[in-house]
Amino acid sequence: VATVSRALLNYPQVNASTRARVVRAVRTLGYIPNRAAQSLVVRATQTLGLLIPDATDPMHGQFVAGFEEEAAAHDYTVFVGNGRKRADRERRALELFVMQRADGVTLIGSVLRQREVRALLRPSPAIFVNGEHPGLAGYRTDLATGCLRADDAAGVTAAVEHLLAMGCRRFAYAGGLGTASDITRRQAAIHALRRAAGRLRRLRTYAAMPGAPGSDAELAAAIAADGMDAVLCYDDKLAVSLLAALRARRLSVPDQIAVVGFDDIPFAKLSNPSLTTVAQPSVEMGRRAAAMVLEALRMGRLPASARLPVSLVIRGSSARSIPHAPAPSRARP
Amino acid sequence: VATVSRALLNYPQVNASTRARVVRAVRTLGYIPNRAAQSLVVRATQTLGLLIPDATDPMHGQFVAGFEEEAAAHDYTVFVGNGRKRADRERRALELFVMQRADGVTLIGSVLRQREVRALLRPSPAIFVNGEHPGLAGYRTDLATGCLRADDAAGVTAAVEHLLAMGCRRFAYAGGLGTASDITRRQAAIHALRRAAGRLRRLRTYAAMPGAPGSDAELAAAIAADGMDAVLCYDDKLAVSLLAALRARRLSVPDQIAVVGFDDIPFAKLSNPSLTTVAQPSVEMGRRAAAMVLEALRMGRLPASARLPVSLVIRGSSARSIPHAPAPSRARP
DNA sequence: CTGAAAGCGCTAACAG
DNA sequence: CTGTTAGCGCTTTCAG
Repeated sequence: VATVSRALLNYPQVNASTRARVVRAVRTLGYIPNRAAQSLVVRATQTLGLLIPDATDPMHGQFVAGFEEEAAAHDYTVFVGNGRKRADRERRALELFVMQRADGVTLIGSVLRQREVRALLRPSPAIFVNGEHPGLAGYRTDLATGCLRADDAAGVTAAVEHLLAMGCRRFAYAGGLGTASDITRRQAAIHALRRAAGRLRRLRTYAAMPGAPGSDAELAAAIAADGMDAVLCYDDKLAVSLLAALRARRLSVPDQIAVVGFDDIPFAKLSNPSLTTVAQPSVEMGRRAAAMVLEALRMGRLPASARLPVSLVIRGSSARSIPHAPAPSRARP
Repeated sequence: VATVSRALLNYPQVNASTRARVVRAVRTLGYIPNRAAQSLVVRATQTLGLLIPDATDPMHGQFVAGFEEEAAAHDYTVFVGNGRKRADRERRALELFVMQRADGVTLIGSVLRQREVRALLRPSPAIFVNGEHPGLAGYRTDLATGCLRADDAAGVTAAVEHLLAMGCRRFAYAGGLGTASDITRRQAAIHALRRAAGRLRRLRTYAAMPGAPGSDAELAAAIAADGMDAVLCYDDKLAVSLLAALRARRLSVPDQIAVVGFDDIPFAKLSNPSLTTVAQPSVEMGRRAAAMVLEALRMGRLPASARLPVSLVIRGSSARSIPHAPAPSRARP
């Protein structure tokens, strides 16, 4: 049995002919090693835990795809847990990961406190992607290691500058979930408006309740009633719903009102009008996050936190005939 | 140690005060049992494997959400593997599941042969959801147990009848991946046209290459050139892309051409025009699939195969002013 | 009711 | 190079 183990693990010290016999026997018997037993002795399970807030969201689907790909390439299997943005569900999922002794875990959009999670998971590494605990607003308080972020503020700034260049003057922000990225995006918009155009530019905030029936219609009505001519949406899902609601009110986008989303989900370029948005490299972030856990496992310590660049993708929902200046940097046609 | 085990597993034969002491100690020590060790002795891992073809697809995201929810409710953790519609990747993912000794596995949209999978996974139960092995076309060859299907043919039939009632006469089918559901949907359309309108009605098939750049534009061009007035799409993703491509050609939907999709992904109702489609209860199917594996585990044998009803959701992409008859059953406004 | 002992399937240290 | 032995963390007899 020890020889079989060594042969299968490609230890050099097995005779070639012995190894051949082992391989043959394994094949005819259809033997597949039991990882639970292996893990008991090597103290590693070759599994990674991945906690997502909502499997239904296209952005997370892409993230999962990238993550799973990278993990599988290194022979790791991935557990997924759906946290549904609720602290109790997230904790429960993490506990399951611990019971399974996942070698490392990655949390995307988690609402939990990072220190709490690290303590719970210790000594396994925890990687945070776009952490959403409200205390993280502004992203200054992300831990120094093991955190991955899209640079939301830069994206929003680019979006605001673009909209200003397009001649927009009355800015709305639709969001209000109160999560870190919601707060951060809104703040970034406020700062960008101040910087660009003095204190006169106000940003009016509208609360969106995703999923609530009729809420998009109300949102569109309020924005229209207030005479806004640009709306920055928390994410593409919201932006696309808003597009539909504005259409229902016969408000023309982008002529009467420009709409910008966030994420660049696959559907963004297919909507009508196509959606201007801040693109996050979701698949790439998934791959990168998996790579970070694996690195932590290999090195025995967490890699430094990183902030990934985003890019403004200008499309039909904001592209009116240009009044003064051309659109700013980083845009694809 | 034995007593602790018994206390934690709620064996009746432990003294209440002893149990209390155990619980207290467990809490202060932060002890969490090791499932790998448990599974070694109880020969069950409390894990389920889930193989999906593409984590990026909204329909699969919804399925995963339902599946994970049901599994978590029964204290099972789920492994996901991304098969990318390639037999070799699927086999690799299944092998990982076997190594982890997942108690049961579910395959959605798998291109593998069901018997091969069952053999590979034996004795663990395998549940097939919308199996896509080409030999499954028509769905007559699904195994008698452990298969779950949406009733694609019924959905397509309803769609065709609806389009005929709307006055459409020149039908196109866009698809051609060659998978079971692709073939089945196309065949169902052909039969529905024959039955409804004699042999004169032809269904013209167009090959769509999802993801290939420019392919949607070519598809739209071909359909337009042939003067089609209705197109049944393999799925919503394709339908929504086609909508964008038709728009780019300034073809008006639904006036010049009606478009119908399949799945009812969340964006179907948000597209412009909103998309008429055959709705699959994706989340529910995920829950149901998980319930089927769990039942198989409980009963020791596979539950009977089932076919779930679908419903035609009529929306803007097919709703021209009605020429003769009102739209058929099962529609939402 | 509780402790001691065996053993789940495997890897690693140790002889030979 | 290969077999023997111990032991990973747990559950389940088996005694007491």
